[in-house]
Amino acid sequence: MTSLTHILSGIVGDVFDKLELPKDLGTVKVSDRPDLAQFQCNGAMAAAKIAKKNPREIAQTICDALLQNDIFSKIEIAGPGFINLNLTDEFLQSHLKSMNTDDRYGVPILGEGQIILDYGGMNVAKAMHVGHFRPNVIGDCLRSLLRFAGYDALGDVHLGDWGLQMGQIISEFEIRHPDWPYFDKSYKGNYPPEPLFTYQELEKIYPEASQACKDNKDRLEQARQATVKLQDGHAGYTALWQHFIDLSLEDIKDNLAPLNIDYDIWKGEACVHHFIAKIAEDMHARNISEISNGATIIPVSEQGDKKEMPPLMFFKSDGAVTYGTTDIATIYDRIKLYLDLKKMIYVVDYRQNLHFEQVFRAATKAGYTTDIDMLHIGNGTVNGPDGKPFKTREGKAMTFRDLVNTVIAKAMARLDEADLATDMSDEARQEIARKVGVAALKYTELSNQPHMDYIFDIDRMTAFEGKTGPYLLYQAVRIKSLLKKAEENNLTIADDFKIEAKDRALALLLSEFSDTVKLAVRQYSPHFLCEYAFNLAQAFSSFYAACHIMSEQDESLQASRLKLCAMTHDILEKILNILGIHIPEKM
RNA sequence: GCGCCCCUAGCUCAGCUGGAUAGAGCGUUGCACUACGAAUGCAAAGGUCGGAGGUUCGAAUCCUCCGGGGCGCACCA
Repeated sequence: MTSLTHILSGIVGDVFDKLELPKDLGTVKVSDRPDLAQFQCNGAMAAAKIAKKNPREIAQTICDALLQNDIFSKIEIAGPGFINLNLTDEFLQSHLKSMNTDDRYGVPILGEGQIILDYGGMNVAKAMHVGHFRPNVIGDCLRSLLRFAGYDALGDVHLGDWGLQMGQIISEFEIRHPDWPYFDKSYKGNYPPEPLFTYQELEKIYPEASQACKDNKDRLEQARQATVKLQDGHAGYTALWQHFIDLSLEDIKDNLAPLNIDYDIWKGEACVHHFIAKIAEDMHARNISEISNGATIIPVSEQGDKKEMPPLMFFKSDGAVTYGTTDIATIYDRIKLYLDLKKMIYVVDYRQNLHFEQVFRAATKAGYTTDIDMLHIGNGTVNGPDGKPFKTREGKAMTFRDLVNTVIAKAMARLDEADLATDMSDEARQEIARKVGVAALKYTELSNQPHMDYIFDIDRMTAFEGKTGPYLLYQAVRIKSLLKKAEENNLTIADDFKIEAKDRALALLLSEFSDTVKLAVRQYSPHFLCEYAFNLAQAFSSFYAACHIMSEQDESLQASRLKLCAMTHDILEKILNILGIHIPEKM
């Protein structure tokens, strides 16, 4: 099962091949000029250069050969040498039929093996904020997309649970609660199974501890020592620290729940701590690392570099680790655990670009990632309608929870405005609002290219009109409703298609599904799927406005149209699922 | 100083290996509901693709320079 463009490229490519021209010049794509043709091939112009002939002449030779094939209803040469192709409806019908027998609607398996996606960037004891939104949504979507493509894609939260900040919080607790058993050297019993503080208290203590360490050198030294003790396995500190992790994970999961975002690997930086000494020793022995100004560094500049490439810091001059150290150790951990690992993809703010370049080079230099693609997808920032970083009305940084809740509340207000879903229970209605809000959020996020900054406009994204998540949900629900009615009236949904002029545009667009998925996978960019889903919804809406379906007298045409509706719905649902958007039964 | 990213319609953004008349949504103007959900559809107006050179039969796309904006450059993650 392949796409129409793939089939056509094969046919046209063979003709180029017979003329002793490169086969890939026969690449066929959907026409840029749908008023002129369904498909086009631009290869004759490039071939003209190679063969030193007139492009229209070459195009004519190719057209003559293609005319032998009866799948074409029309072949024309236009302009300097475009080959315009139209298919017969019979061929289109048979193609749709074969697509329909495939539960992937023609999308081939595009790859296999494991891929680790490292996204989110959450930290222990630090509330999730607006900056966590983009990597979470993009990373989660890429996970679904790559799974659909055939890979075993695993999301790794790679929690920031290590380093000085942990020592800062521990020492702050020790100052405030010296009587707690965690700090009693002679304590022999079990530590409290439940924390003696709430997440809210923890989250509040962190910035206070951090500030105290900035203000006072002795206080900072105290935090350093606590960090060292924690890293050396101090039992009380470890027990206390475990509470930080437990409370933080609970809060993170609670934040992510409304968005249905999940991870497969809930490990933190601390998990790889015990590898660090071994890695350091190995790096030293193989002269990969060196000592500079008292620090251990991995030089990563290469000959031919156009820019200055600072080394990766492995141990600071005080012996402490940095996030580069844990990134390297994490890579080491992953290659030992995941034996079929093909790629590691980091979805992290683009400002980390240099850091990841250093890490990737260091990992390659150490020989860890010779067969593994390392990729940093740098996401841009979310700005408010004024083009500046997104803030609350009071001017504070927006928390993740507020961001999501604000949009869900807006979605509910939209339901009220439109007098929708009023016959439902409050609970059911709240669930619709959540789905609409999440659709609004995710569609906005994913329809932008990851690396671009974008403007967060709640009014626009929650609108039911235009290129929005809610519009897509509306179209999908409308189709669902139509199909339900057809079923109630015992109408037949055919497996065969009957394509007439009014059906053609939708049918052709349905056949582009697999090309779109391929493109999105190849570029790691879900925005192609967003664009396609919108075009599909809109094409359906035009089709729906132009055609009688339930009242169509020609039974085979009616059955075919119902099938087109069903296919549109299914493909829309598949794409929305990849985007992490779920369609309600009704709304 | 070195490097990365961005600049496309009034606004927000697409534009995949260079191709025909540069697209979409919003907004604006007009048209269409006694058909299956009008939360819709149809149509119009709106662009020297930041600027200048270059490569090419052909450039929003590739190269060079310039302008404007954002960001990053070993001991914070």
